[in-house]
Amino acid sequence: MSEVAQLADVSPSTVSLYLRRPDEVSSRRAERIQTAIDRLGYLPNTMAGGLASSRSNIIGVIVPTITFSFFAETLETLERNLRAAGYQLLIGNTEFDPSREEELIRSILSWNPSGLVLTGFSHSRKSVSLLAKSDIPIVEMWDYGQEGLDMVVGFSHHTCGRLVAEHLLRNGYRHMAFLSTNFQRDIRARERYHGFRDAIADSGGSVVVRELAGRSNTAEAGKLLCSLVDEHPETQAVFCSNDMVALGAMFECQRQGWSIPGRLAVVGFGNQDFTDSTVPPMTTVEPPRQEIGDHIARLLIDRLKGDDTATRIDLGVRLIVRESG
Amino acid sequence: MSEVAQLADVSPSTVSLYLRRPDEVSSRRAERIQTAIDRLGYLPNTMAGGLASSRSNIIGVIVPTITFSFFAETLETLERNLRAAGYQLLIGNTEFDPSREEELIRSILSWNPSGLVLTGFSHSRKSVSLLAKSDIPIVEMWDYGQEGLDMVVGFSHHTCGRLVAEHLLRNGYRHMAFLSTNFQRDIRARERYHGFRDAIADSGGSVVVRELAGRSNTAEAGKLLCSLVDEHPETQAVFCSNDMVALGAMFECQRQGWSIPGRLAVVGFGNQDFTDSTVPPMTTVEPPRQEIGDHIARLLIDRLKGDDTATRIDLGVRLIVRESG
DNA sequence: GTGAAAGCGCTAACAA
DNA sequence: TTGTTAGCGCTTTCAC
Repeated sequence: MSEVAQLADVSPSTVSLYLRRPDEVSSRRAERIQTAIDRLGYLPNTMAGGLASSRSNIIGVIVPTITFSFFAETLETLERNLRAAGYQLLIGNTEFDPSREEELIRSILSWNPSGLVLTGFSHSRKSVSLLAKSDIPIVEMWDYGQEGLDMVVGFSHHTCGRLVAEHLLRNGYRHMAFLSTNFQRDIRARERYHGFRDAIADSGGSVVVRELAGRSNTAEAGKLLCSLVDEHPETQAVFCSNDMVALGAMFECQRQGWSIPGRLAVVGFGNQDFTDSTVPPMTTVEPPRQEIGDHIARLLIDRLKGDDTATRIDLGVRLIVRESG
Repeated sequence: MSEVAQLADVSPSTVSLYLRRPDEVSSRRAERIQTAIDRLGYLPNTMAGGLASSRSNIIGVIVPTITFSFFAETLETLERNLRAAGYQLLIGNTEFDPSREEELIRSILSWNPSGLVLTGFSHSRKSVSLLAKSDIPIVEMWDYGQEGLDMVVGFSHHTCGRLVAEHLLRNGYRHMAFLSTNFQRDIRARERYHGFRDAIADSGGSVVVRELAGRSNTAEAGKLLCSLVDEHPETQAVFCSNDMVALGAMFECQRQGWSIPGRLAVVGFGNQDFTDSTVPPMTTVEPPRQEIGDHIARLLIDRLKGDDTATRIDLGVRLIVRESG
C-alpha cells in the first residue's frame, strides 16, 4: 500500500481511505491512486486490514456434510447473498461428529468472524461457552422448536414427520416403516421419525424403523427394504430419511414387482430434482433449502448493521404429494 | 496472549513459542502456560499470527459449484487431508461464470494463502497474471492434457468420451446422442462430447447433441430425450453429461416403454451412489472424485515442505459397465 | 530455554 | 479532504 501511495504521491492513509470509502477522496487523487493500483497490480492484505480494524468480513458456517445436496444448496444461496454484502464464507463440515464441531468453532472463532452459522441445536457445553463469550451473531439453522443461542432459521422436523404420517393415515395406511441413513448420528432424521411415530401411535397404527449402515446408499436401501418386508409383511408404507433412500426403495419395489403405492407407498424427504420424474412420481417433503440461506443472510446483514431483528423463523416444509404415496 | 503470559509469569514470546513448538519450552513453563490458556479460555488470533509471519494456513479452492456431488466429494476429501496437516480451506464457487473466477482469485489471494486449487485450465488473462506474480503453489484439477500453470491433477475428458464411444461401438451401436446439462458453459462436458464424437466419426457412426436449458434437471432430460428420438428415431444410444441426466433418460424410457438397452442404451457419468440400483443397473464412468482430493493434498503438503514434486497426474477414469449400455 | 525489541501491512483517531 | 501517529496481536530475530 505504501508503494501505491508513493507512486500516486499521496499518503498511505489516503490510499486506505480510497479503498474503503472512495467517495471521500477527491477525484483527482482517486484517479491517481487507481492508476497506481493498476500499474502495481496491488492486492490489499486482508489479514493486515482485519488485524487493524479488529473485524473481518468472514462468516463461518458449520454443516454436517456438504455432500448432501440440501446443505450444499443452502450454502450456495447463503454465499451468493453474503458475497453481495461483502462477506466471505468459511465453511467447516463436522461429518456428523460432535467433537469436530467444537474444534471447528474454535478454529473459526480464531479468525475473528463477523458471524457464525451452525446446523441444529446440539452443541457441546464447551462450544456453547466458547460462543457465549464471543458475542458475535449466531444463527442455528435447519431446525426449529428449541430456545436457541441467538437466531434460529429452520423448520420443525417433528412436525415434518407428523405431516407425512397424517397424510399416509388419511389415505388409509396403518402399518408403516421409517428407513433412515445415519439414524444414530443425524438428530434431525431422528426427530422426523419421532414425529412420524407419534402421529401413527395416536391413531393406533404401527411403525418399524431401520437404519442403513453407510451413507445414503441406494443399493443398501433396497436390501434393507427387502428384509424389512420379509419380517413385517404387513408394512404398507415407507417414509425415508431422504430422497436417495426413497429412490433405492422404489427401485427395489420395481425389481420385486411390488406396485407403488399399491403394495407399498414410498415417501421421500428433500424434493430433490429427480423426484418428479421417478416412475411413479415420488411423494416427498420439500425443506426450505434455499430460503434458509436467504433468511440467514438477511438476518446477519441486518444484525451487523445494528438492527435488532426477529430472532426465530420457522419456514416450515411443504408436503409434495405425487403418486408414490 | 499477553494476558496468558502474565498469568503464567512468562514472556509473551515464550507463550508464542509454546503454541507453535511446545517441545522447545521447558515442561515447567509449558504446564503453567497451558493452565493459563485454559483458565482464560484463550483463543489465538489467526490474523495477527498470519500478519506477523506473513504466511497463512489457508488453501483456496475454486470450483464451479458445490451442488454437484463430484466436486463436493473432492472438497470433502481435500479438506480432510489438508486439515490433518493444519490447513484451512477457503472455498469459492464460480457458478460456471469465468468473470467470477477472477474475482475469487483476487479475493482469495488477498488472504495470503499457502496454495490455490482451481478447476480446469480455462482462466482469464488477468487471472493468469495475478497467479503468476503470487508464486504460491497452484493446482489445476479435474482436467488433464494441457500445459497447466503449475501442478495438474485430473483426467482427460476427451479420452473419457472416446472410452464410452468405443465401448458402445464395440457393442454394435452406430447412431448415438450426447445429452448434456450446461453444455455451453461446462468446458469439460464439452470435451467429453468431443472425444465421444471423434471416436464415433472415426468409425462412421453418427452423433447428435442436445443441451438441457437448466441445471441437471431430470425431468427436462426426459422431455429432451423424447424430442430427440422423435427427430432422430435411428438413435440407439445416449451418453449423458452426468448420472442425473442419465437417470432422467432412463425414467423416460420406462414411461415410453422403450427397453434399455434394447431400444436405447443409456450411459451416465459420475458413478454416483444410485447408479448400481437403477433398473437396469446403469453403465457409467467413474471419475476419480476422491483420489483427486487425496493427490492434491499430498502434492500441496510436499510442495509446502519444500519438496519439488511431480507436477502432472493423470488419474484416468474407469468405465463401469453394467446393463444399461 | 527464555525474553526484549522490532515490525508484519494495514486502520482509525486526530490534527492540519 | 489529507497526512501524521499510534497501535491491532502476534512472530521472529537476536542477545542473554
